[in-house]
Amino acid sequence: MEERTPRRPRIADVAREAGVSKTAVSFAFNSPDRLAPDTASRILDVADNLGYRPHPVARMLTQRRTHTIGVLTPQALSVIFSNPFFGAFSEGVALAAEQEGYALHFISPLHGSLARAMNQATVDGVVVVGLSAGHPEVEQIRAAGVPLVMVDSSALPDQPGVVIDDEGGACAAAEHLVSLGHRDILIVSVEPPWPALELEPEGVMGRRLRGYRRGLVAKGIEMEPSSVVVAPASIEGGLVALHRAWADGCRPTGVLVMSDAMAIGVLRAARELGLRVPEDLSVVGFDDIDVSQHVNPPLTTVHQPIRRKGESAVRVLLSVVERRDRDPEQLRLETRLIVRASTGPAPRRRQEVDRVRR
Amino acid sequence: MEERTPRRPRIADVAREAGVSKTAVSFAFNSPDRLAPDTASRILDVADNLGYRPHPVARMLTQRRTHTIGVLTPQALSVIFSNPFFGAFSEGVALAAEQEGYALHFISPLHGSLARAMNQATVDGVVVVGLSAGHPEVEQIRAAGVPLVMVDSSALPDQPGVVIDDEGGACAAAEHLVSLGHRDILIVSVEPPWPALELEPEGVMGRRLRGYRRGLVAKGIEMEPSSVVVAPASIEGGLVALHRAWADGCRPTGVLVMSDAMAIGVLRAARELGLRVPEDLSVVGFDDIDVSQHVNPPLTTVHQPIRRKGESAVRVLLSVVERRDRDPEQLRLETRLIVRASTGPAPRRRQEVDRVRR
DNA sequence: CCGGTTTGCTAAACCGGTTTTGTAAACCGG
DNA sequence: CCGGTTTACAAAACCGGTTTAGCAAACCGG
Repeated sequence: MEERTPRRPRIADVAREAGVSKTAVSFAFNSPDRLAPDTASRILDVADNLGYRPHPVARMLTQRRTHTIGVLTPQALSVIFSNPFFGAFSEGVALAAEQEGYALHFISPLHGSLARAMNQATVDGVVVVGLSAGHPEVEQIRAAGVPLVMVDSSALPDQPGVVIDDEGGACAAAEHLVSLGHRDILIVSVEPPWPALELEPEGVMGRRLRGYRRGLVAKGIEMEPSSVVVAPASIEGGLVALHRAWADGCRPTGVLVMSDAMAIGVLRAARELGLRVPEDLSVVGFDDIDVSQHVNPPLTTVHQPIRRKGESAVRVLLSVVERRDRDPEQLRLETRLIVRASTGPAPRRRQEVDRVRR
Repeated sequence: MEERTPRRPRIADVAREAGVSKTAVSFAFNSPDRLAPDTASRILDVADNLGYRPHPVARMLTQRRTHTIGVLTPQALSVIFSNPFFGAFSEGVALAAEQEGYALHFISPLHGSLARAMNQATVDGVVVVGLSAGHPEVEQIRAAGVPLVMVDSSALPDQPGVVIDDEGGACAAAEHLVSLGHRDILIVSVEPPWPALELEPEGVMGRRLRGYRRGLVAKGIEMEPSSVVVAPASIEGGLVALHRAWADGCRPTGVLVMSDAMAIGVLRAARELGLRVPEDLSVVGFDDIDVSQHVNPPLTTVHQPIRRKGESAVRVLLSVVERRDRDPEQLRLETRLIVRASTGPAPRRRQEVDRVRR
């Protein structure tokens, strides 16, 4: 009973105990049909009551497969996970990964360095989200020979990727407001995570902004720089965005918000300002996250298939990981406007006031 | 330029190219001070333009450390990630993990088997959430010698764990309603993920139920089995729960809901039934997730420090992983009732009606 | 100038498996 | 009964690193 150092049993221990070679033990686990049936079961028995299980790392090393896919984000996970959008996306990723028998590994900057984090990540492939194709880290991953799929980034033509029709959705949102008679429209955009990324016309927010502009201009409304405010992509962010705009004298009748989380904050701010939605203020979100249909009033928003986006990303990735790759696939999913109760006809009074102000 | 099979460069390639031994290359990366400065930098240069980076799996094998911690849940990740509670929890986990230099690996049943998933997970330790201590899988992990910390489970005394004061919080919630004059109270509980778990008095929901009962009984109100309904732990779940209870003739003036997500569904259902909150119906949630303060009306709920729970779990885990372990730590975090606008005095009329009904 | 320590690097063992190659015995058709 | 195939397992090489033991040259105090 005096067991010193209960070291993890190794394959050699099982082999010795069962009176066979390491090879036989390996076979017993991986291809039992190459052994006589009773030998195989005897080995498995011995292994079992020795408490042996093959060391996963050693196994990875020889098989050159980890059966794990990575999800890489430039932001800290501690900010990412609170984002309902990311939750839904991960859900899709997880669904596909589970079906294909892969585990999930989240990769975020380690001590500030994405490269360092990537270097100790043991994955067969990476889903890159929230990073532009030209980013140096992305290039480095490619160079390291790790298969990757870019999400929400207009990737290089030879790179697999999954995007949605941001511009079309945003355009529909803008047209919706205008057709309800709104003329004074505030746009609430997402503050880039790093100041450096400020002007990235190819990014998600850039595409959405272009869509808004197209929708407005088509109806003869000019989009002025002063009518675009930015804030963090959170409920709080939306809350302060509207308050700040209001304090700056901005008096919109409609708000186009680039994410539902922020839109919920805008809804809240409107309540705090004594504005009724949609009678005094119409609000349109973007993403169609789960809560959006349950807030009060239910949020008009641009739906995008978030879960499906995650799922598709994994499938595209695995098709190249498992060498089933024909050419790198480039998926583009649709968006569509969902009209709920947070938008309505522009208030008459406000329009008159504005006319007077001019 | 004709590069056949651009095989990943190995340490031996670098060694040959630089005219040194493998050992030297290893030193250059891991303990440069053991080499002459110029030798080290020369080796690093060669490595760099060969595009060499140490193979993370091989490195794990020798160092017997993966610098990864696992988060293990019995449910599929594809259902877990949509849960705002889990999002916030993961946020805490991620925060601590990032600070300590660990990556995150999510472990969920692979092809239906948690054990299988666990077997190919390369982690230094596991945060177990949503599983009771007696669960066979947990025992198996322990047997495999992988350090673990149990969250939300009254663990065995020699196991590290993090719990919150579910019972106290629930009790406070119940007392709150009663002190507002409510006598007809509906309890909405979480449907156990597997039917088998039905009666687990030691589970989270069991503890909360005990708390509710204690709070009610203290004020002389008996909790009847018929006043407890169960549904999935989601917005949808809460929505159908109230509708169903209503259809069954249940006419509460107050609802105690075991999760905020469900409470949001209950709020929605109330609106659909034409009930004003809190004038006709008071609703109390549990968890205090982020959106709860932003819904309309802001939700009265039992706050628990979700992020801190995740953080603490990781710290406790790492203290045993890194052998800084004194005795296994057992943390217990506090809860507290947050009164917002979804609760108010019990309606007079309802009470009278009820009196008549009896 | 000499014995002992330090410096700078290498050869070999090792981490814990899988896979390739090899081989004795059993089987088998003619 | 004999040469060739199949069966059942073993020996050794390998995956790609790290770590230990060791060794020659440089250094160093007396």
